[in-house]
Amino acid sequence: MKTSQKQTIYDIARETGTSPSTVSAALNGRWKERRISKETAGRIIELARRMDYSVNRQARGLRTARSGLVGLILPEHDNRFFSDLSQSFTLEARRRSQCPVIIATQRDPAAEESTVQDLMAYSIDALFIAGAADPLRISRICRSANLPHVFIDQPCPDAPSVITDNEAGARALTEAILDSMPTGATPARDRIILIGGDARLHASARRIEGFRKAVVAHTGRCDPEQIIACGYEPDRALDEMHSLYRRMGGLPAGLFANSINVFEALLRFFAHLPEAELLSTSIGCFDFEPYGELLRFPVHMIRQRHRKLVSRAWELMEEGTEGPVLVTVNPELRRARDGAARAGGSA
Amino acid sequence: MKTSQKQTIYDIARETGTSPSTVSAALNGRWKERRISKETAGRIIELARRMDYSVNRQARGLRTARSGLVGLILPEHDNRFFSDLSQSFTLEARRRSQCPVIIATQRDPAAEESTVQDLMAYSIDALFIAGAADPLRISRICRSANLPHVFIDQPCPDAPSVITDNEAGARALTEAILDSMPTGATPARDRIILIGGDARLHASARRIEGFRKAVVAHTGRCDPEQIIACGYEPDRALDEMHSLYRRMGGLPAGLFANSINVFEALLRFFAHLPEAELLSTSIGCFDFEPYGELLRFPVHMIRQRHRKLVSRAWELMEEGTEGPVLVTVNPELRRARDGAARAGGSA
DNA sequence: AGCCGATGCAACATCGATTGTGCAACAGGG
DNA sequence: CCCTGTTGCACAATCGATGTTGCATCGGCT
Repeated sequence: MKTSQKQTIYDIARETGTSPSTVSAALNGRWKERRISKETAGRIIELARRMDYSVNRQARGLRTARSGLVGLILPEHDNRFFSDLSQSFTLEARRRSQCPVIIATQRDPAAEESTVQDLMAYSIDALFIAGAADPLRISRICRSANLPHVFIDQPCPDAPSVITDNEAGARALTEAILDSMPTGATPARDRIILIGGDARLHASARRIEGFRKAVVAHTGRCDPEQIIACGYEPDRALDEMHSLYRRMGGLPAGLFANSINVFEALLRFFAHLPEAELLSTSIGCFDFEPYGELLRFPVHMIRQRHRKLVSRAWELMEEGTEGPVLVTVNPELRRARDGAARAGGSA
Repeated sequence: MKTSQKQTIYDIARETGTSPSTVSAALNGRWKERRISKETAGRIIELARRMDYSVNRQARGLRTARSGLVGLILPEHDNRFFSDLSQSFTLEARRRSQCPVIIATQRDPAAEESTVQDLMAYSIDALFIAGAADPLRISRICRSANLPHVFIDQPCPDAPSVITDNEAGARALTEAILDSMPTGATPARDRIILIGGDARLHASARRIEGFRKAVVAHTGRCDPEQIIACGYEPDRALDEMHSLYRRMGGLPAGLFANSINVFEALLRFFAHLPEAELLSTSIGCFDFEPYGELLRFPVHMIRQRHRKLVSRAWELMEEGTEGPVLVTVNPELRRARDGAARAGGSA
């Protein structure tokens, strides 16, 4: 089995009594404009198939200055949202016969930068960036290398970006929580509280704004102490939750967790409460986690439409968009199915 | 800003008054054995840094027949275990200055095959395969192209493989479940049941064996009806759970879920039971899911050591292993922290 | 002075594909 | 029969880096 010697167009040329350029033209479907006879092209293509030829992409890439590789940079793989992104990205890339290269950089700006350089050394055709620590810097590098790029789930003031409509999502989530809020809580606890997030960040700011608007529309007002933007650290959120519970003398009637990390902290806190108490509060999480649907109390969740984020990003790329364009995508509200989840209490 | 024209070693050669081959040698640290003076090499390296040169990897790859790319094929990104693998794989690749290319093929044998071909067209230096639908076929392709490859989490009879020690894991998990099994259940329910998995598959078979051994060691016997290998379909598992519950007149004292899917089915079933009843059974899952630790009842879990699986796989690669070698890695038992989780019942 | 072995580097071929150009052979028109 | 187009392809340059070979120059030694 000496089939291991990789075949080249020169081999095919020799076998078919033609020249490499003819073989190349035939295999690329360019035989018509290169005035290769249909019959010759056919012979070449047939032989190539029989010997199972596949082009050397490094050689092609060297000549054409393209590679067929497209990069996606993200913070980490082990995260629901980002792995959903990877999944969608892979599908979209392959639909276009491109090869996806997905690299996680651990939220480390240095790693981000060196990864971008690395990918550029491979002459990737395009770069998608999700959740970079330093978007501007990356954008600048790409721009100076003339590399088309689009940001996903994060706005970059310098480049096309596709992001979730955080405000609309927060509004919808808040309304869902308000809708299912139990009636008859003591006045001290009869309000909805947002916990988590960092008001200085774009995403958080929009979510807070959506929350506020929905609350005002529903209640007529929204007090500052209803918003506890204590960051994304679970431990910090847990602390805040403890003191909130103490201040209010119980759970608030409604709880808006600003991210999955914060939600996890809440779950940890809830582990110490009797189940009945949990059922007396209405909970929402701005993020999606399938396990949320398996809990013994209802949780509304917001799920980003990863599929759509990715496909819109590719569209921007293909349209050759360059400037600072911002496209928003509405997220999906996944209402808790009240019945099933609560049934446990009475079964 | 005309910096967008990518620089080549020819540019550096011109600027430094040297030749391309000299530049290449200098930049690759090979200047000593190429008898380039330290001073010349220094000048070249310095200039390269200043103009921020980076090698064209397609050109290098064409010449050297290597690319610096290493592939990882897996079924899907949106799965805890596989995204953990991706994460570890990325780290290990970058530690070795290789560029990871991770592709999900949706458990589709045709996609797997064409992806392998694709990657080979890029002259990847090595291929890792996790959870392929048709391992033998892939191994054969790689072998005939002389491409070093290793299977992860799946034994291939033709190639080096690194897998989790399913039997040992199952034994440990079973023992943990037995340890925390409540005493005093009615005789009909006082046993441990394994549910899920497909006895025809390697992994399931080993797990069942481990389960059986542990049960026999503990109880003296293990009846066939204690093992319900009904596959991995959640719906199917849910059905089986229902009828088991009916047959036994309640939950068994111990439950061994053979995979995360099955565990999810159990959770769905549990949603209809009062919490007290759940606390009267001891549960284990052969898979890891962080949310399992946030549930209101204790769950023992087995976590595959993705880090170790991946690093052992790289080691096999680097040792140039070729034949059918099977390396096993012990998984980690994550015992439920009884106290915290159960506290909810009494708080 | 003449020979020899380092030393320091330039030239050149090469990897495999793409693409612009050139050139036979043949057909058709005048 | 000559001239002009087509048709059908081969040739050769090129992409950027690597590694082999060869050729000056210089110092030291006899």
